[in-house]
Amino acid sequence: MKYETRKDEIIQTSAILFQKKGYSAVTMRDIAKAMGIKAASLYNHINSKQEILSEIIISLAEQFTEQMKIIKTSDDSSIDKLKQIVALHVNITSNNQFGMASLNSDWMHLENELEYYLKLRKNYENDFRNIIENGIEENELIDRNAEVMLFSMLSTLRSLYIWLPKKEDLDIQKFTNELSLVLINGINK
Amino acid sequence: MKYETRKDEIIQTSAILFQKKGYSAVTMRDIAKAMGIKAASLYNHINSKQEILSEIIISLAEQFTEQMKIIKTSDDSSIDKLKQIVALHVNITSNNQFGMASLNSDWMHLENELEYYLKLRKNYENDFRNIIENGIEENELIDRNAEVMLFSMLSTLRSLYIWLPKKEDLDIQKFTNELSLVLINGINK
DNA sequence: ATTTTTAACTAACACTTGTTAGTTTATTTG
DNA sequence: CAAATAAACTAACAAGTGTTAGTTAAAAAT
Repeated sequence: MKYETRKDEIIQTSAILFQKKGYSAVTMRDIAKAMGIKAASLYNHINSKQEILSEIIISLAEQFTEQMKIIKTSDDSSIDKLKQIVALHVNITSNNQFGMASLNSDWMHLENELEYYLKLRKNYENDFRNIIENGIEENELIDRNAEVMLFSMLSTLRSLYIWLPKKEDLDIQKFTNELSLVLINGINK
Repeated sequence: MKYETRKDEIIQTSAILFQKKGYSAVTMRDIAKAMGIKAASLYNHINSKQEILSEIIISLAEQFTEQMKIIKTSDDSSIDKLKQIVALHVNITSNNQFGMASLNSDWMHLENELEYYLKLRKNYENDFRNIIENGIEENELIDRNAEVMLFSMLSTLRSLYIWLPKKEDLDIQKFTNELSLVLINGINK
């Protein structure tokens, strides 16, 4: 069986549609049609359209939070921690291609859980920034604007959902290494 | 006068709203309310909601195309060309904060002009890729996966619209230099 | 074998959507 | 001053929105 529950199937089908047109442009009738049923039948499994969105986004955001906790409390070097963050993004994104699109494009349509999501995101960014700042203090990273470094890395990692699907025959491990090298060492000879 | 024409005011007001909630979630009544008039009055100045979106996106896409043509035909070094691309993105984004959000998030809602937009984007990416590949051939850039380099730089540059507004008191020139350094030389010591 | 549960259905609701038609009022032009 | 234009208005449209109520048929549990 491809899906654990019917609810799960609705959520994953919705993620595919949300990724194409965005949350607001996808109707309950669109979702139902993609599953071969009528819109009203969806409500046997979910309570609202909003619930679908929050199931997609919050579960992903919590995965990032959980893994970041492990990375930041390890005693690896700052560079190793950054490499682990790259791997974290590549892994989650390659396993949740469509959901990551929703997380990046539709988070502002969260209602009840918007504040919670923003808290998770802010904490994640703060942890990321701390790792960079520690790397600078300990002379592992070049002494430049930490904010610009954070912005550059995080922008690239958050865009993975756009690029990963285009590389169907991709060796994830290899890609992670290549990306880490470019992000950390740049492209200059 | 802040706006050249009333149509221009509608477009810029819409861009602000699109950036917050996305094209689909913004109604003509929202736009009208933001301007202090009724929705029907908008149609004295524009032909459709769709026209607003395409005015925002296509004009920006054409600016990028135009400038890229100048950069790619110059005989500067590859690294200099890349720095000029960084400056191009920073400049256009800082002057069109809200429009750039639409370009990045709502391009898929273009109807008549979708194909044209995709053509411009594809050409731009190809030009960008050629500059990187030339830089590798001419030993200016490190001999690594050009696609990963392109992805990394372009992702960061396309995300500028998210980050620039957060730095209100920003020296654009300085920021451009900092960003170029990080993108080209990395963060490793 | 009977009851309960699951998961689909039809029909309809109240509201919102982009847009059009027709009208009014103030400003600009001849 | 008269005529034309610009730009707002009210009212309404047909279609689409998320969701609810009530029903039905098959599968699972007792």
